[in-house]
Amino acid sequence: MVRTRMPLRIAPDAVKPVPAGATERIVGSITAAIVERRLMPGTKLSEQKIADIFEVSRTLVRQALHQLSRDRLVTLEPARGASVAVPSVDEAKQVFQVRAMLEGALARQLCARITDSQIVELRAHLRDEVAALSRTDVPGRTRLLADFHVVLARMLGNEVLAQLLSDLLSRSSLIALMYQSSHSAAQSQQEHVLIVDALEKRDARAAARLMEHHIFAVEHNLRLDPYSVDLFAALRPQG
Amino acid sequence: MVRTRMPLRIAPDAVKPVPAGATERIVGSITAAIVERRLMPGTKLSEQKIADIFEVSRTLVRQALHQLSRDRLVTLEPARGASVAVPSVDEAKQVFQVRAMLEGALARQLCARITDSQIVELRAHLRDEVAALSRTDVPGRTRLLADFHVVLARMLGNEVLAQLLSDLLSRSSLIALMYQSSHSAAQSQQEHVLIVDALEKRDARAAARLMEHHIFAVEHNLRLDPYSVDLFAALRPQG
DNA sequence: ATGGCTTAAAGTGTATACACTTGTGTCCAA
DNA sequence: TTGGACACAAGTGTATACACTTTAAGCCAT
Repeated sequence: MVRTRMPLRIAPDAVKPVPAGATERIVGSITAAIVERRLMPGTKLSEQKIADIFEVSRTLVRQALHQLSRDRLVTLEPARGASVAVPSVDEAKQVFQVRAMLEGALARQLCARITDSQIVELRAHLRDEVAALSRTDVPGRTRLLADFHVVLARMLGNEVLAQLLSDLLSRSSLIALMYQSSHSAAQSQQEHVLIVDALEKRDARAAARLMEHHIFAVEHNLRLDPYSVDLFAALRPQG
Repeated sequence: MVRTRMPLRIAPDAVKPVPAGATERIVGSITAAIVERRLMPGTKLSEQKIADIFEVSRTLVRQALHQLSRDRLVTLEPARGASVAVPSVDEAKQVFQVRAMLEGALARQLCARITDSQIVELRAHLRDEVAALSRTDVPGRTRLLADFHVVLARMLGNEVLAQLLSDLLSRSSLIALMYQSSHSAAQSQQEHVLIVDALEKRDARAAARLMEHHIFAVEHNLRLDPYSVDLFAALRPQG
């Protein structure tokens, strides 16, 4: 990373913290920007512009964009470049169906092995969610509400599941943004409370049912009817 | 792809079919090689050698290796290059746990909406499996036995699920190779038959139970005890 | 004015160049 | 003979160069 050229750089170490691979940093930044809703679906992602922003060459940006396309957060069109993905209605439904399958089973299994201290941990997380709600901290609450699901996966001690779920949640965020969910954050938070209650009682059937209902509630509050879809597609090119 | 130089090439179009992106081709070839057990876990994947084989520059090979590392089929060590992944025992268990969760739910849901013609399709697939078994066509049978699961996912009409499962099955193949499964292909095939029988009867509970049992059977026939692990680790460097 | 053709600008796709890191062999000293 | 330091070879990490594609603008003919 220490290049001989690039003579005009002040305090190089301060400017380049880059703990691990520079590509990872770019992937992380763009992912965060999409999930935190600062990059709209359909936004063009020019390689050179991103390269300038991160002060790297296009090579690294390309690697990052390829990885992101594998996560389905960006779409790569041959010779046309990258843009923030515009998930179809079908894809949206499929993502939520998979989440329901995976997280329903997760809730069921978690009941059998969750510890009291983990319940305490979950209660703390729920408090954080409430705090973010009252502060109307939109990016924070989005992240916390999603993290709830990843935290559950981690409690099962299954890193593979946690990773998978993390990817699906990123896609869910993008979908929710696109199809302007009417599902209030407050409602989501309350459903989280119910799920933790069921987990505390070790009621596997209830926990699974509540989790599946929660996910379907989010899905059914999306505007997945044809009208809004065409509307969005029509508006897309202008930003 | 039409370069001005490279003057000595006979019948360029025949040599370079490359329908879609060249990177995809490399990813596909390496994935197939790993799944079909022609690349052992831990094998070093030198960028230049692969580039020579595919007659492309290191640039494209690097992209392919990065994508593969995202699929966990290859491990990328900083400044040390890429090698075929060596999944840990924990990772192996986690992959199978996720598969059981996902495919159990898949079997359950499929019962509700599978059509008679799809049952016919599955029977045909089972016949192909038997044929591959009798021909002792090892790569073919490995692929067919894995495809069975992807076919089920496709029948649910959920491409997201199919893609996810496809990735997990690739990892499963690598794991089965590493921990030398004693689960015979014939036994797997018979369990597939039982699952299709349950699907035909639209018995959701039985289908889910059989699917989960099938996956756990595969897992429990792996040699996941510490001895074989250390043994493999000890043998790894010499190929 | 409008539709189609020509041409320039911008941007992507791939290859190559070069710096840096890691591993390995060799030589010297004890 | 053995241990360690040096040097070199091999290989990775990033940047840059260049060819090709797409897009947009401009121009001419109608």
